[in-house]
Amino acid sequence: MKVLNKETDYAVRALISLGMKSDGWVSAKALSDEQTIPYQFLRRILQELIRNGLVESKEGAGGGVRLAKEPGLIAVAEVIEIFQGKVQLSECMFRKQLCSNRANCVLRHEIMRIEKMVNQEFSQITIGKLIDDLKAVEAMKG
Amino acid sequence: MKVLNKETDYAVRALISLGMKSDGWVSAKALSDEQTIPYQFLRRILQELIRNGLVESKEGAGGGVRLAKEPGLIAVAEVIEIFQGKVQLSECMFRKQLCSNRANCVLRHEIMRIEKMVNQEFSQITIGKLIDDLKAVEAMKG
DNA sequence: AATTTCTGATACTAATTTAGTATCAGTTAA
DNA sequence: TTAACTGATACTAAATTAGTATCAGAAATT
Ligand code: FES
Ligand code: FES
Repeated sequence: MKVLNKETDYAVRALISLGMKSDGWVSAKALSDEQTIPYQFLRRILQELIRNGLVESKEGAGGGVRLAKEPGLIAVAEVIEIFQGKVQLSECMFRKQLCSNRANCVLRHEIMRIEKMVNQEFSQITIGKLIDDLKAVEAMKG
Repeated sequence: MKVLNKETDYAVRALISLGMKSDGWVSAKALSDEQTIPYQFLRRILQELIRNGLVESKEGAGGGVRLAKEPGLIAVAEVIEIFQGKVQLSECMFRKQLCSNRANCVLRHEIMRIEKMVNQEFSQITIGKLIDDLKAVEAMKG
């Protein structure tokens, strides 16, 4: 049971990398090389991040992308939602014969509670936090 | 982002149905009809549940399956693990260039915390609990 | 004994999703 | 005017998930 798919994974990595460079525009090519993410795949991911306002871009030579917000304001939960949608169970587990009615189903509520917890946790993990943690680890390593 | 796949979903439904019948053996055919789960698919799922000791079976005419444990002792977490494996992120998010070393990575720990939380929650939801909730809802409906 | 109703084991196909590729048009800087 | 870039979008390949099929053997029924 994999929580993050490749798009989310690559997106987070790209965002971290961008967050660590405060200077100017970074081309998709450069990012792709640095993070060893397939170029065309990364392009599509970046375009999606741009559409969702996490990243901004500049066209033409010397152009590229950069974060559109402070790293501390970009939550991993947002990224997950962009590429994988909201967390949900499969279909209603007790449809047909067993399931009474969705609206006031106790089970469903219980499970949505878990969903909320997970989302809340992932909302607290921001790109900024990840960068800080990363730097801390690197410092420790010497 | 779907949490449960069809196997887990069907498995849980089958377990609930079995848990609600305390009498004798239920054939895969009967279960399949009752829950509208594709017969062959359900067979495979039941076999897996049997291998994992959640269900026991009796061969031959008049045979079938039944729960091997009290419904209250079967956690949804177990079922998830059987059919979808342990909850995990994709690969290490910061391998190669960014990731220093897995062993003492702060981020990884944080994320494993979430994983544990989810598992813990799903461990508390047992088939027995689901049956109780279901019955409560049905009673309310009148 | 023969037949029917069941599970055990396992191989297979189809559908869907995820991952990755390719292409062309347009923009900016040099 | 050319090279280095993004925007948009269509496409293919690989992997996973969902579902099907088959055959052997066990117990109850006749
Ligand atoms: S599972 Fe369907 S409403 Fe509860
Ligand atoms: S993400 Fe790789 S060890 Fe932290």
